This record gives sequence, structure tokens and C-alpha cells, in this order.
Amino acid sequence: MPELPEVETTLRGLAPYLHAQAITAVTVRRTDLRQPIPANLAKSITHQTVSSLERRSKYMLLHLANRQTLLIHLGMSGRFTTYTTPTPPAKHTHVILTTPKAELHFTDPRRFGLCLLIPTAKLATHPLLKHLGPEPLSPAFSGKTLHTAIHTKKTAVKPTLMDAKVVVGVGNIYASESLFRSHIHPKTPCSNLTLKQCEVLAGHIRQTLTDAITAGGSTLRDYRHGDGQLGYFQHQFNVYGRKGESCPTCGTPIEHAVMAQRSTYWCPTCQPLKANKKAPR
DNA sequence: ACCCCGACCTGAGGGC
DNA sequence: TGCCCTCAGGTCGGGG
Repeated sequence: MPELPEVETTLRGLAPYLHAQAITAVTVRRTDLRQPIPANLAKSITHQTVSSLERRSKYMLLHLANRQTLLIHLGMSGRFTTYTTPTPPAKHTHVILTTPKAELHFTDPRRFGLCLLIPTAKLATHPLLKHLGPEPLSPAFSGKTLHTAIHTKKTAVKPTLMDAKVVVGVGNIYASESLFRSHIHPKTPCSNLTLKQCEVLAGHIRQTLTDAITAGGSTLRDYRHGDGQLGYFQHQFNVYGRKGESCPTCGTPIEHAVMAQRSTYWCPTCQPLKANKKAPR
């Protein structure tokens, strides 16, 4: 469900209920997520104060006053729902954090998500985080860094954009959308992309993610914000999920293929696949 | 060292 | 109504 904009939107929605708040109670209803929820979680974080909240890649990091960090990943189907009055858990609600302001229910039907506790000082070297590439919205990511990271690769650009070592936070939807805006065919070999194209692409990745955050993320299936509000960016999809529909730019039917086992969409007119590598210069 | 693929899960939706 | 199949926004570890 969530790519970077949805995680960012979720975290911003949680902040008013968590920042500088004490966790007064913790309920763990089921521990077998992608990795087990630690058995001592409730004991370790109850009565702790959330000193700050941070997003790294698609991980939400709740830094606690006791120098531990609660790391949460929403996987494919995870979400947080905020209630200001006590509310019975839903079927797949695995963790409930209670603060003086609200109950925060972490729900994840497919259980691809994570809820771990890590010493804050060890975050940078944690196996889940240490190999992550640059944040797409930070100055560490640019056309130049993108070109450097991928120009020797012969693989197709689309699945490469979803490689967290290249850039984090770009999932299946926004990979297709960014390539459409950049007029780059998803099957273009990375080694065929010029520095100029990488600059255009990096700019559109940044802009697409920023636009999605502004729109409150995308609402697919049952994703919604903690307060129940819907995101609206899905109405701005140009190609994702629109196989056979008209390209909003030129009217050509949108094409679809599975690449690296993920659905991929593009406009064959706006995103022509160039057979030959451009002459280096 | 790289890349691809299956696996991890449940639920929704379409076809029959 | 209901069964069965396919598909879904992420990530990791193993095998080629």
C-alpha cells in the first residue's frame, strides 16, 4: 500500500498525537509480522516519551526518550488509525499505542510490516537501514548521483528505480509515474540514459513524490489517513492502473507489462523506446 | 558481484 | 451464492 508519500503522510498525521507525548499503554495482539515483534516491546516503551518522529525510506522512526527507537514499516497493507476515544481493535490490528491524546491502532492484514525496537545509536548500522541509498527529497539525490549509480547497469530503468540502494522510497506506482513525466520508456537500459536524462528523471521523481505528499498520498483499496481522510493523488495518476485508457497527453492507449514481477504502465508515444544508445559526448 | 525469482500473507474482485 | 483464480502499493534471501 504505502510508498514514500503515504508513509510521510501517515507520519505527519501521527505527529500531533505522539510528539512529546508519553506512551501510557501498549497492547500487542499478534507478534508474527515480517519479523517478530519483540516480546519485551510493551514493557520497554510503556511510560516512555516520544521525543521526535522521523521518516527514513519507508520506515517510520519514533525516537523515545530512553534512547530507543520504535521502527515501524507498513509493508504492503499496513496503516495507522487514530481514535480519540477507546475503540475495539479491528481484525488485523496488531499493536495499539495509547497516549494521553489518542489510541493509535497499527493494522496490517498481510503482515508484511514491521514493528521493532532498536537502540537509537545503532540505527545507522542496523541491517535494515545501513544499505539504504539517498532520500529522493534530499540534496543527496540528484541527476548526477542517479547517473553515477546506474549508468553501468544494463537492466531496465523501471525496476532499478525501485532498488533502495539507488534511491529509497520509489515504489511501483511512482516509478511508472516519474518515468511518464520524464518521457522515458520503463524498459530503457540504464546504461542508455544520458546524464541529461538522469537529471530530468531525478527532477520528476522529486516532483512526483512532492505532489503526492501535497495531495495527502494516494488512496488505493482501503488506505486512508489516521483520521480516516482519504488521499487524493490517485486521481492524478497519468498511467498507473490505466491500461488501455487514453494517455492524458496524446490520447494513445496506455500500455502495460509485468517487469520484475511488478505491473508497469507507460505511453508508447510519449515514452518511445530508443533502440540505440546515444553517442557519448 | 550482480540479477532475478520465489516467498512471505490476506483480501478483493472477476469469471464461471 | 459460492468457488476458484488472479492480483495487490514491499522487501529479503537464495540460487543462477
